[in-house]
Amino acid sequence: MARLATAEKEEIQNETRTKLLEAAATEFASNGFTGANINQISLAAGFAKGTIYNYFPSKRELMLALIDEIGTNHTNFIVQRVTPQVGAIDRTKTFFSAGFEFVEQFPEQAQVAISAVYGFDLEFKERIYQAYQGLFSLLIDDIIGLGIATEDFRTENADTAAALLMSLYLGGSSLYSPDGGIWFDAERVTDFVMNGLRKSNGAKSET
Amino acid sequence: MARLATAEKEEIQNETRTKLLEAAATEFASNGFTGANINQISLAAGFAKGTIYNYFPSKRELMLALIDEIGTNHTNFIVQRVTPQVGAIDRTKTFFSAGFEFVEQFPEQAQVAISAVYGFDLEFKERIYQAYQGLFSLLIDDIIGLGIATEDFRTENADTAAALLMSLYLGGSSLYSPDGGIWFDAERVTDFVMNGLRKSNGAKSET
Amino acid sequence: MARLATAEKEEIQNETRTKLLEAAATEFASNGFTGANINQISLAAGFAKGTIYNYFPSKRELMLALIDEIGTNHTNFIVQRVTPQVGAIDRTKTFFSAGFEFVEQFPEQAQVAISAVYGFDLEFKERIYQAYQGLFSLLIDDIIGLGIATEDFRTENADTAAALLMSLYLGGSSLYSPDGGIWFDAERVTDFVMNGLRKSNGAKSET
Amino acid sequence: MARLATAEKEEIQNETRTKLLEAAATEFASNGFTGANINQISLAAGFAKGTIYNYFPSKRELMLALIDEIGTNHTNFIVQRVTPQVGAIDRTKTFFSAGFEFVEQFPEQAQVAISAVYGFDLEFKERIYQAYQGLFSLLIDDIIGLGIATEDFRTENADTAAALLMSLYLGGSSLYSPDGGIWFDAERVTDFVMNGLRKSNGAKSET
DNA sequence: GATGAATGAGATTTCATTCAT
DNA sequence: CATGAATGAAATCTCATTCAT
Repeated sequence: MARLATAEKEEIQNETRTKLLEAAATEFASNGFTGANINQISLAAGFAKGTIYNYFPSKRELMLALIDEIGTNHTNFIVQRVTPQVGAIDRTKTFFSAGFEFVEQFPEQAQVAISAVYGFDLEFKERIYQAYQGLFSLLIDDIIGLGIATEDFRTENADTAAALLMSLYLGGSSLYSPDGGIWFDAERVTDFVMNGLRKSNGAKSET
Repeated sequence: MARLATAEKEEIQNETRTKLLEAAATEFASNGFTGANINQISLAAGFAKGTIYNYFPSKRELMLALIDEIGTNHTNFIVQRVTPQVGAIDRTKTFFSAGFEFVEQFPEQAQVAISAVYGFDLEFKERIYQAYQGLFSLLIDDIIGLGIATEDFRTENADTAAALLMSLYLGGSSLYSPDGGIWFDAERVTDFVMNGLRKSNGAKSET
Repeated sequence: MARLATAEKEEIQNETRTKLLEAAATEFASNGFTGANINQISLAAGFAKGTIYNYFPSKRELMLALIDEIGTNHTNFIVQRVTPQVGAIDRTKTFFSAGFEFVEQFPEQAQVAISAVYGFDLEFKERIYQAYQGLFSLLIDDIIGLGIATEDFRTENADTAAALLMSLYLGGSSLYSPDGGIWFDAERVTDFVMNGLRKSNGAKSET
Repeated sequence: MARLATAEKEEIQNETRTKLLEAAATEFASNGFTGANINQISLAAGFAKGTIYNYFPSKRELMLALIDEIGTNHTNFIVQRVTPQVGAIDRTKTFFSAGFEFVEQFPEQAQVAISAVYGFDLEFKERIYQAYQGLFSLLIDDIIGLGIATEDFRTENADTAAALLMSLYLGGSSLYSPDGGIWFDAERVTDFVMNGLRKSNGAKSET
């Protein structure tokens, strides 16, 4: 009796937790952390207002849990699409296309992540960087490092290059709006990343 | 006494307004818009709690005024340093070096601007884009447009290129911390912007 | 199975009830009635949150049951030690020494009782007075009444004298701390009770 | 203009503070610290609910301020009546009569003080002991010490004797009810304090 | 024009209690 | 009989805003 009930209960708990995190993403994306109403999150998830406190000890801890969740989702989403690609250039392109796809599919998660990266709250900033560790590894090792190894890329400080790519990705993502779609496309960004702006190369561009 | 004092009075008012805006920048940079304490702003500026309402009708209007102020400051600061440069490439480099210098000199204004650009509040976002109109014009017309005209730059959609440069600038700025200084340097970013990552061009970099 | 197990079941229930009351004493002693956490009591007793409601209909009823329990314990503890003594004076001394011993052995019960006596909640006050009925009887009949009968004690209103002794007892008990032990000792208090402060014994009494 | 307005404002502030403390005494006396409703205190004092936070940073700080206030009032009330008396015996009697008078005039303050002395909250306990410092000095030096010096009192440890008297005073006070008046009278308590219970005056003490 | 006491809506958080399993 | 997820009333505390001086 005890064993089966336990498993079932755990599943219920997980479902509830997931619903709460989804509602939290919506609320934090619309109103920011301070402006979010935590009772509203519980209600939007289909529970009474107190329920959220059975799962998260405070509004701040909820936000941190959500950041972890988003970091994991976001990283997995992109890694799964990038790693099957073989060359550094295709991987770069896929990094942007998969990234923008994530933004289109989960705009609220993206907004929360971007706010955390560029916002004033240092704890959130630190946490999202941690949660994006896997994404930075992907960029540094499996994209830029690979490109340097295969001599597709000029020698570059891989960390700096990763930060630049991340800036372009998040900058592009922040221009997304549910109505107007995304502003940049992955091709164009990849072209820019590969070739820069300079013309006089004798050689030329792209994709 | 009354008549003559008008000019003096206006000057005092302007000073007060400026002090309030400076204190507001500090407070909004530390705590965000919703988290900022408006009484604290008035006190930090050296006035009593109520004074701020003699100058701004509401917290939100204060924020909007601050965004305008920052947009103007920021734009002027960069434009004044970029326009004396003659070529597109030097202008690009100066855009980044002047931009990062602004961040170092006025980190609070930069933080407020970045939060507005990447935050969830659509009114603030719209307002900061308006306030940066001059900066976008500089990028589109006087840097990228010029570069295309002089054939230093490959043909490119100037709007998109401007957005990419702006993303790199703000991304780099957001990594600034008063302690550790700025993370990117203007040279490296400019190199990336000019030449991208691709090696196989026969041609190469600079700086 | 059902029929025979009844006695066993009752015993288990009694054990559970006892554990809950012990945990309640600890919690109420530390945090007072309003500040006590009823879930915490159940957990501290080794049960889940809800269990306490299988034994007590509400937090208040739990407190009242605890007061009854403490009153009974406390009274029995002292009565059992006092009544074997033969004279009023030795009984008085034993009243204090046994009383202070109870406080040392069951400091949490003592704290709950003292809070009930001196606190603002009239229902608790009434209930603890009821629960101490036996203790008052002991004082009035078997100590003070006896002393008057044997002419060891001056004629006195026995009720008032009982209240005075009880005040001294509880006052002394409230100064107890687990670290520092008890502040008064029974000897000294008994001496005071017997002889008062006045030196000149040629003269006597009062007003 | 500034000077006069300042004085006036201070006076208003003091009045408000006093009203709030009075309302707090009533509320804390009726419901205890944890049970008290701080909004209700502000409303009962004739202000909006937020006003109390302009004067006291938290519910706990309000309680501590009230304890200080009561300690001062209580001590002054009794000291002013006791010190004009010349002998130790009259001073003792006056200690109790003045003390009971205070309880009759300010029953709520008395209840708060008693709850603090006998309650579970160690911070309140410590604070009320501090606030009663003057009362203990009065007892130890000006009543008991004096009595020992004038040989009215048997040699006694003055601290212990003071604690005993205080216990009798507070024990008696706790029996007060607005309806039924006080239970002990000062005469009777003083008689007990002077002469104890023992009849046989030829003999004395023990152990 | 500056002040700061007062306001009260609103937010987070706690927790006694219920009840389906 | 024990469990613990869910509930929602209620409490503390914050703070943007008003306004009389």
